[in-house]
Order: sequence, then C-alpha cells, then structure tokens
Amino acid sequence: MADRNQPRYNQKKRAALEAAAAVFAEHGYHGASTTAIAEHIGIKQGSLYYYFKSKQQALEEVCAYGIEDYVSRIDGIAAMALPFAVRLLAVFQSHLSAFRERRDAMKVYNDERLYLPESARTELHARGSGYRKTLEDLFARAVQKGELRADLDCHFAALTVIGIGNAWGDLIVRDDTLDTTVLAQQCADLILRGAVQAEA
Amino acid sequence: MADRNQPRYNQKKRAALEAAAAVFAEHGYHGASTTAIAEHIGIKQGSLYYYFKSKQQALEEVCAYGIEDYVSRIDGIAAMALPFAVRLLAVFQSHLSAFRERRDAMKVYNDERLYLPESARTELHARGSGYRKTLEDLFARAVQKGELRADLDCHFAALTVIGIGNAWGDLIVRDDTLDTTVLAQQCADLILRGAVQAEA
Amino acid sequence: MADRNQPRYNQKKRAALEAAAAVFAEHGYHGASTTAIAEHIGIKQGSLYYYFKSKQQALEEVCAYGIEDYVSRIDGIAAMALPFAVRLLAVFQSHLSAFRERRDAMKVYNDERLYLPESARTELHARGSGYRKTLEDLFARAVQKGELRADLDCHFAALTVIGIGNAWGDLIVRDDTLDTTVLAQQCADLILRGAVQAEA
Amino acid sequence: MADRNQPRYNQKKRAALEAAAAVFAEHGYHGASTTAIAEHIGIKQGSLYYYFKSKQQALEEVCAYGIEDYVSRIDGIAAMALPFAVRLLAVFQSHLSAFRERRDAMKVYNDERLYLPESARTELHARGSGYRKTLEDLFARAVQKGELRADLDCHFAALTVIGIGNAWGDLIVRDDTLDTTVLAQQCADLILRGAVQAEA
DNA sequence: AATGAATGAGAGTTCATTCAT
DNA sequence: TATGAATGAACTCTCATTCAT
Repeated sequence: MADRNQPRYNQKKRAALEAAAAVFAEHGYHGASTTAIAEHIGIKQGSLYYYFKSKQQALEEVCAYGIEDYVSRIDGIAAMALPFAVRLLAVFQSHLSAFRERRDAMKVYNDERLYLPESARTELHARGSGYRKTLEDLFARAVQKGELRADLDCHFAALTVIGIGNAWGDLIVRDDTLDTTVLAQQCADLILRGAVQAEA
Repeated sequence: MADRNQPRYNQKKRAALEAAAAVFAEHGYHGASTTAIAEHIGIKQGSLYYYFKSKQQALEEVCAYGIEDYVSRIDGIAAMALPFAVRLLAVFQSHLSAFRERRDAMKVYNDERLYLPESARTELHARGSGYRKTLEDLFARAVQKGELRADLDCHFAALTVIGIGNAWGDLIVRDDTLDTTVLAQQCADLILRGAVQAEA
Repeated sequence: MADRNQPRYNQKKRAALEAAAAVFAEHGYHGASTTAIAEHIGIKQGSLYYYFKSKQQALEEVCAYGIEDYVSRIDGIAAMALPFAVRLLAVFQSHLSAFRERRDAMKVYNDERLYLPESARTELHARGSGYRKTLEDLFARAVQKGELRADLDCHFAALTVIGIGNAWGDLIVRDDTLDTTVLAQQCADLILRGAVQAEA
Repeated sequence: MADRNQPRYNQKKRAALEAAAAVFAEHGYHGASTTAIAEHIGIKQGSLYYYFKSKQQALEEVCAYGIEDYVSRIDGIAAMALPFAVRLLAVFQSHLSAFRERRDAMKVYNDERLYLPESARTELHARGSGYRKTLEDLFARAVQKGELRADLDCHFAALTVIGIGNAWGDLIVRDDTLDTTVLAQQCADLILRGAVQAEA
C-alpha cells in the first residue's frame, strides 16, 4: 500500500476512485462487484487492493469524494454579499452541476452511505449537515432582511431545497439532455415565487 | 407453490411480503438475504420459496405493493372538483401518508426498483408515470383556469412535487416524530406561495 | 445451522469433526483447506458451513474434542486408591492410548491451539491445566507418603511427564507399529527408577 | 540473486534468515506471510526475493540453521572422556541453551519441517538422526561400562531424552524466566536417578 | 540493492436455490 | 406447509511471486 505522492500513483488512484463510484452508482454498494470495478480501469480484480484496503473503504472514499467540493462551494456562496434570489440560484446551480461533474460519487453518497459502519457515517454526516446548516442560515438571514416572508420555516425550507436538488440530481444523472442551468433557474423560481399567480 | 385462495395462505403471504419489504428497505435488495426475510416471519430460509418463486419476484411484488394504493388514490383526487390548493394538499397528504402506511414497500419501490429486469421495470414504470401524468394534468388544468400562473412548466412542477414528496418520505421513514399533516401543509404552501414575501 | 439432536445430524457432524481433525493434523491449521476437509467426508466445500460456522470454530471444536476424554480420565485415576507406580503407569497408558484413539484431534490440540484467538484459547487452557494440576497433586501425595523422594520438584516432574507423553504421542501418531502398552511401561519405569543401576 | 560473499550481503542475509525464523516460529509456516518477514527487517515484500528464492527455500534454510550448531555440539560431548552423568548433563545443557540462542529457528525445525517437500526433509532428517544415533551410542557405552543398568532400552532412552529436551525447549521459548542450567540439572537427575526413593 | 505495481491462484465465506421428506 | 441438507456460483480478500525500473 504505497502512500507516496508520486503523480503516477495519484493518477491511477483517482481512476480507481471514479471506477468505484461508477459501479457503485449503477449497481449499488452490495450489487457492485470488485471485479467490475477493476475491469473499469483495466486491471485484475485482486490488484484493486493495491489502491483500496477493502471494498468498504472504497465506499467511504467515494462518498467523501462525492460531497467534497459540493459542500465546500456553499461557503463561497454564503460569503458573498448578494440578494437571496441570486444566492438561491447559485445554490441550485452548484448542487445540480455537482451532479454533472461528480454524478456517480454524489449519487453514491446519497444512496449508499447508509451501508457504511457508524463510525465512517458520522464523519461524513458532519460535513453534510454543515451544508444544511449554512443553507438554513442563508434562509434565516433573508427572512431577517425582509427578503423572505416572516413565517417561513427555515429548517423545513432548507431540507426541501436539498431534497429537490437531490431529486433532480437523480434525474440528471440518468438523462444527459437535461440542462442544469435552466433547471436551477426553474427550481429557484418555484421556491421563490411559488406556483400561484401573483396578484400584483 | 400452491396459490390457493384460502385465507390462511393469503395472510401468511402478506406477512412474507411485508417481511421482504422491511428487509429490502433496511439493507437494499442486494444486501438483503433470504435468511433474514425468513427469520422475520419465523420460518426457515427454504420455506420462503413456498411464497415467492425467487428473490427477484419478491422484489417485484414488494414494488407493486408499494405504489398500489398510493397511485390509485390520485385518481380520486383528480376526479373530485376542488380548488387546486386543496388538491395539491391532498396530493402531498396522500404521498406522505403512503410513506407512513407502507413505508418499507414505498422506499423499496423508490430505491430498489432499478435492480429489476427491464420487463418488470417497465410494467411498474407505466403505473408510476400514470401518476406523474395525472399530476401534471392537474397542474395544467389549474393553469388554464387561471389558478396558477400561465408561464408555469407543468412537467417540471409535477416532477418537483414528486421529488419533494419522496425526499420527505425518506426522512419520515427514519423519523417517527415528523407529522405528515403539518409537513403536507408546509409543502403545499411552499409550492403555491413560494418563499418570497407577497407584495400585497 | 440445525441444532437438533437428531441422530442423523449428529452422526454427520461427528464425521465432519474427525475430517477436520485429520486435515488439521496433517497440514496444520493454516495449511489446511476447507476444500480438503469437505472432500474427506464427500461433500462440497460450501456445505461444510452447514456444520461449522467458520474454519476457526472447527479448530476450536477439534481441540475441545481432542482433550475431552483424555482430561476426564485422569480424574478416575486420581480417585482410585492405588500405589503411585500403578497410577503413573495408568497415566502414561491413558495419555498414549488417547493418542491412538483421537490421535489427530490430540495432535491438533497440542500443535495448533495457539492459533486460536485468546478467548477460545483460555477456555481450553483451563481444562488442560486442570490435568497438570491433578498430576502434580498425584506426585505431591506420593512424596508425602514416602513413595517418592522428598526432594522431588513435583511441578517439574508433572510437566516432564506430560512432555514425554506428548513427545511419544507424536511418534505414535506417525508410527503404527509402536505398542502403547509397552511404551507406557517403559516411560513409567524410567521416571520411577531412573536409568542408573540400583545399588541394591 | 547475487550470492556475493561481501560482508554487507552476508549480514543482511543473516538478518533475513532470523526474521523468517521469528515469523515462522510465531505464525507457523503457512500462517506466515512474506510481508511480515519483510517488515521485520524494514524492507518491502518484493525485496525479500533478493535473499530467498522462495518462501519454501526460506523454510529450508531456517531449519538447517536451527539444528546446525545444536547437532554439531553433541560430537564434542561424545568425543570427551567423561562419566555418563556429566555427559547427560551436557547434552541437556546443550539442547536447552540451543533453544535460548536460536529459539525461533529450533522451534521452526521441530514444528514446521514436515511442511517441506520430501527431498529437503530427508536431507535434514539425516542430520537429526545422526544426533539421535550419537546419543543412543552414549547410552549404550554407559550400559557397557556398567554406569547404567543393563536392561535399559537405549533407543527408547535416547528418544525420550530428546523428547524431554524439546518439550522443555518449547516452554523455554515462551517463558524467559526459566533457567536452563537448573532445568538441565533437573532433567539429567530425573533420568539418572528416577523419582523413586533410593533404598540405600 | 530495492521498490512499486501488478498478477493469478487460491482461500474462506455467503447465498439463492433445489428437493426429498 | 415447511424443513434439513446440500449445492454451485459468486464474492471479497490474501498472498507468493514476478519484473521493469
């Protein structure tokens, strides 16, 4: 188990990670075979263990990889001073395009992380709920500023936004023709304005 | 494999179905073992095959069982002449309480149906997309009547509503303290009015 | 994993146990393959797991089986009121014939038990050291009665007797022509009288 | 595979040999991994093959190393003209201290040599039985001289002495507090005088 | 003199499935 | 109606071995 920072190793390790993500995404953790993962990168099954200590550890790494930059991007959004409407759009944009860029790993994080042992799951959970908290905070501050209605349940709203993002993310993964930019706009629009005709 | 209509058989068959649903829901299709399902109803592994031809067939039946009355209920909602707001509430109410009543089976339908072979999947898909179409239609008619704004993308809206329902359904399954009535109201409210302060 | 006391099960289980003992004895625990054990009783490798939860558990059971009646017999010897010379002969006789009757299992107990995990090993150790203590006691009482010389280190003597028994046991296992009765007599004789010419 | 006689190579080769002995002694031949052996001397697994052609060859060399000087020492003992009692003490002393000095290798020779292929085993066997023969001869000559009783079975006696030596050797290896000098004396004493009270 | 990377064979284990009873 | 017993295929994982560098 080489841990050098040599570029050749890192390159192959990354390939292994993405292969694992792809196969986990398609067949689920339990339905995925290490043989299939290995074939994805053109090595023999046993050789996978040069890159992963175990199948389970591969799942851990894929999950972490899946939320890594998706989670980190929200801090950037929270940091900038922008109207809530713009921020919400950015959140959806970021969430949906994460599904495009690391589609498999994100799907795996969403659907398969519960098969990890407690210890690994809680570590991941910490990062994921950081995301939710930041988002909730965004809503709360917008309520304070009067951008959103005062009776809004921010916790509920944040979870719903994440739910919508994940639901569309799932569809995006399966349908390449969907345009994330348009979709993000539609999502933000619906959340902001609702479906009811404005009585202007 | 006796398919007698005797009540005792049906009773046990239902128990087997629910056991399969429970185990599939907890461990996923591939992670579930027939031993675990059998133990759930206090019989031995081999005896399961008296009720199911195969593990896969059990999955098919669980999935069908999972959407059965949830799908059928929407026709009732569509049939009655009611304001859209009431209908949408009813849709969420029906969707979320389905997760309470047949939680395991619905979760399995949502998460595991993709592991079915094409043939079985398309049959289920037909029923599921009937649901979506009816819902889409509900939106379209409300737009026509002027209840909803004219520029609403009804296809998008229907899918989003389903996505929200499933996302909260997932949370409901894991958290017994959530109140489906309140949640349905919040969901409907958000979709209808949006989060933005009405500029009355 | 059936735990019934049905004779047919017990019969096959015993056969499995003896097959495991034979293969462990010949190749050592790590060198033994479950395939080889299964073939010994004419079943397929996977079917072994109907009788043993794991290879390791098979080792535990073989070890327990190996000392079971060998250990229990010494209590009988200790209970009877006999001159020490007769007792010692009985001890050797019992020890060596145990190697004849359960040769494989005893060899496995001696040579492979250290590959068991702590927990299992200590449980076995308790039984084994009960044997040593009883034997030591036999020596001590004989010293008190004046049957043996007063300066004898009974702990040392007991361990040496066991060592001799095991050493010859090992040879017995490999050489069918050795006569355990004669051997037992020789051993007892050597320990009692020593090799030096009596200066009578 | 450079077999240079350079001191640096020999030094490392010796280290590799002792590492192999240590790991074989602890885990048995089949339970030992080349990785573990390599780690013992701080090199990588693949590098071991610079010192050994194969794992099996490592076992051969360890076994040979294990009996090398233990076997050679008995010739010295046999060569000197000494009373049998002194000689026997020297034999035990030599045997037991060999376990102290090359404990791992001796243990490996005793316990693992049977996993070698016939050819290698017979070569080792020759040296081992030379030891036994010399010892047997020592007994025979002592009987002739009247030092030992005439009815002594010298073959039996020699094997028993070796058995005792190995049994205590095994205990010595695991228990550092045992004093080989005292032990050797006790062993010799028991063999010579027996346990029975002399009827002086 | 040593390593990183890979391999292929084999291990132990699980499991859906079958079937005589 | 259900079970005990077995199977065979698949699976994850380990390991001795090789070899270019």
